[in-house]
Amino acid sequence: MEYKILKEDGLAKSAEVKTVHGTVQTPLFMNVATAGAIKGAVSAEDLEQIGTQVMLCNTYHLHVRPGDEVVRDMGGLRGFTTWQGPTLTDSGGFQVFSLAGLRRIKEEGVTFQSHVDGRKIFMGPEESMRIQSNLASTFAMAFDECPPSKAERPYIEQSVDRTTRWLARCKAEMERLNALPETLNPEQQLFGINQGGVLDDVRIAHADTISEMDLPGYAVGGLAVGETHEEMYHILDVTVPHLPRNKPTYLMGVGTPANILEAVDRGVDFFDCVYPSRNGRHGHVYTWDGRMNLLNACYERDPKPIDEECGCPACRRFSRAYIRHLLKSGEMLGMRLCVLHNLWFYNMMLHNIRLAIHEGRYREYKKERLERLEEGEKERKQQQSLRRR
RNA sequence: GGGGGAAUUCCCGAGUGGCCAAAGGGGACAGACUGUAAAUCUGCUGGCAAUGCCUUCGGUGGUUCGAAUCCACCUUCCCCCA
Repeated sequence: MEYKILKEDGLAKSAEVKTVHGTVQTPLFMNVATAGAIKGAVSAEDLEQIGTQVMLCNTYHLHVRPGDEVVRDMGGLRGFTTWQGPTLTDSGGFQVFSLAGLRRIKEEGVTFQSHVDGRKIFMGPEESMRIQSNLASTFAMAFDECPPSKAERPYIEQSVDRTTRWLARCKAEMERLNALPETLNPEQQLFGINQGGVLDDVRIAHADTISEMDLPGYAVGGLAVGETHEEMYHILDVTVPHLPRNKPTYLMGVGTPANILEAVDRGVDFFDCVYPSRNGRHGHVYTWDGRMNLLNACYERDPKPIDEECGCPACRRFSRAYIRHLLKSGEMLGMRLCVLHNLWFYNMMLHNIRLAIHEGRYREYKKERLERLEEGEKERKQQQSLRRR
């Protein structure tokens, strides 16, 4: 992998990332395909149409079903899903957080109760690396613990230390796997993950420690899990400068358009989030004038496309009224169109962010976009309160 | 023509004397969702000057301190026999 910064504008950076699966430009938004597909009936072919650069899949979910060995035998994620571009696999670390009721954490690793059939699954750093090696993604994530941001300091400190020890084990195992002759992608790149809740000193110390481990990329994890936006931006302010600038900087699981605009300005250049797909499935669509709930009665006879500035497959052809009808009737097409629109919007947003950085006007661009978003949100809130009367 | 049954709030449907503005479901309306246990979940659904009052359970009249619930008649619908 080769990571080359093409342009810097303040702390914002735009880089070119050459991988064995193709070259991508940052800042970029990875489209989340947890179980090997974007939920909402979106295929690899669709991703090619909507400007996707990286597809993100999940280690835990693919391990549970269909099994990572099935994916390996089908040629890894590329062979299985037919998506030929770069892929990133999340390690299962987030499931340590989201499946809290179904797991037990120990030094060795985590025991999950499968959410599919209830059987016991053990996953530690080595298991996660082996699974990701079978999935043969371009980028593999370290197996970490993602604690709730409101956890107490002693717990966070203990958890972060364990995440550091796990990272060393991940690195060793990844090196071992990449050297095996049967490995599908011997160039698999391991990214470390910074943790520490909203505690500045823990975040910084951890960032310094993992930076010394000389990994190909670094992520900030454990954010957008309950803390305020201000807290999140603050953590980025203090943490990102302690991660190598000449490597990918990935803010995991974030976020809203405003979150991304702010994080880019703090040096982040990889993103992913379930918002565009999940909200799309639930009928919420993104525009620069704020988010719109197409299920609302006010769109019943609205002949306009979702977004008049948009060139996505939904906006090129269909009215809000029609898509609303599809959603109301439970037609799969309604969801699909909304998801396609949202992913297009996100991919296009990141495209425009790159453009603004290259033209050295990122700050103005961000300000203008945030103001427009805020105005749109204000209007939406007003309409909401009007509707309630 | 004879016999039997049913009518409930937007819809279906529970309720057979007070705890009933009335279960449950559907629909409608609205909200939530940030490395996806999420095509999910939550709220709301007679009116109002609203810790209370008013109108509502096919219609009219009655019994009772009190009726969606009991009685009489009427209307409409369904079923069986001819």
